[in-house]
Amino acid sequence: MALRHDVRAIAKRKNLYREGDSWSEFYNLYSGWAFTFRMTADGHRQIFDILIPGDAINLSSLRLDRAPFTAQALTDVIICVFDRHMLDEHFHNEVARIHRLENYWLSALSSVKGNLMDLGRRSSTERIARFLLGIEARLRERGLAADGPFDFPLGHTHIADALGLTPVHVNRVISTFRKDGLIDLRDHSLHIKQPSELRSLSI
Amino acid sequence: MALRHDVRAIAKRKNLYREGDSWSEFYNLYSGWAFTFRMTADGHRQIFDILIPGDAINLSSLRLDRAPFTAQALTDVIICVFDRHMLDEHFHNEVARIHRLENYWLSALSSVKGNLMDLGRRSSTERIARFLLGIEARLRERGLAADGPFDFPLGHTHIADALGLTPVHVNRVISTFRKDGLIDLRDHSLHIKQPSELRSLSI
DNA sequence: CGCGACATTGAAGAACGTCAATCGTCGTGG
DNA sequence: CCACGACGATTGACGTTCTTCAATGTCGCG
Repeated sequence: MALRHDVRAIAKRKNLYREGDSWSEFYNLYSGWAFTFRMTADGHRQIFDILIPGDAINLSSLRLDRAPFTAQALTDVIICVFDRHMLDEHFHNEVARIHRLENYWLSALSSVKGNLMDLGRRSSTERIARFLLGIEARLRERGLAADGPFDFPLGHTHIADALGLTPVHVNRVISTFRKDGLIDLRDHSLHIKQPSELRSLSI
Repeated sequence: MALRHDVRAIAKRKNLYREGDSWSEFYNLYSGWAFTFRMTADGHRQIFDILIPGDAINLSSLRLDRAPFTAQALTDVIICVFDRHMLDEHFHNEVARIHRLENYWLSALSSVKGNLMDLGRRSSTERIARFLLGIEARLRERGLAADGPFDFPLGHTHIADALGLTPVHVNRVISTFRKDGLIDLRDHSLHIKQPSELRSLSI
């Protein structure tokens, strides 16, 4: 692309942007190394990307108004700065269609990154709680679940394999959930009886 | 989309497609549940997606000729089957540009899914070996590394946070790598002295 | 009835985390 | 130029989480 852009230098250990920042620029890493990450509530950092020269730093900026994670320079860094609206104009034709597709990819990507966060930095209890709540939320969005029990065809082994655990351990955790009256998971039906308590377990 | 399509029924526990299968169809899940997964060499399954009605089953088919993972029905399932070339024709305008973007998103997504596989189903030794080799490969692609030492500005803490480990444990693993003569990681420089041995550790 | 798939439970062990102390390096201010 | 302080690497001792192995129970289905 022969697009007009500025260059900018950022010092080692400085943030390029922070999670939640609003941004209107797209960055490409020209020299140096950087990485992206998010923090869990209990202070663990999960890194998502190690960025090396040539990498797009914030692809998400093409579609999002706020940064979904923080980017920090590992070394002194030089970045190329593009105005994201200028990029839009450059892709002037069929913009709407491209945007729809990009949104699709973006949501898929951030969902997987969420899973990565779970596997890297959350306990088995947290992972399972979040998993169950996540499934319920997606079903609700589509009108496939309301308050009360809903269809849940996953076995312990499936949950284990989605979360990097063993079926045996999934069983133990779910047993405690059941004993504490948080959920009712039987046959192939799940009832989240105390959503707020379960949510508080999921951090 | 008012696109012509067939419908197809698949029985519970059957595979919709297998990793490595060549495909020319795009599927959308009409009813029932399914999931996608891959197996590690030592027989662990890692699930990537839990699919519910309305979900795209194999977005990757829009750009890939072979399935990057397996999809299996959790319940009896009905899917809508689209010819992927027909979809291409439908997106006839600006196809080339859209494809370029899609390829970008796709590679980002599969890289994150690879990380997910590592975190869910590989030991710390395997994760770290794969991480180092992966970085080296990306640098090579861009001519930023050849045989011999190369620049490596990541600290133990960064590696830990990328892999869901603690810096202390990363240190111990890397110490054994060093003692075994596999790598030389000092200052901010990495030399993979025995790539094949390291690769064999990474499964 | 018998079989296969999965849930459940117990006991034992391995992998990895936590806490804490020491050491070396580097940048910074005096 | 030197002293100081911050930061990361390293190592040890110990604890916890999760896995592994194994046995038993339960349910649906041919």
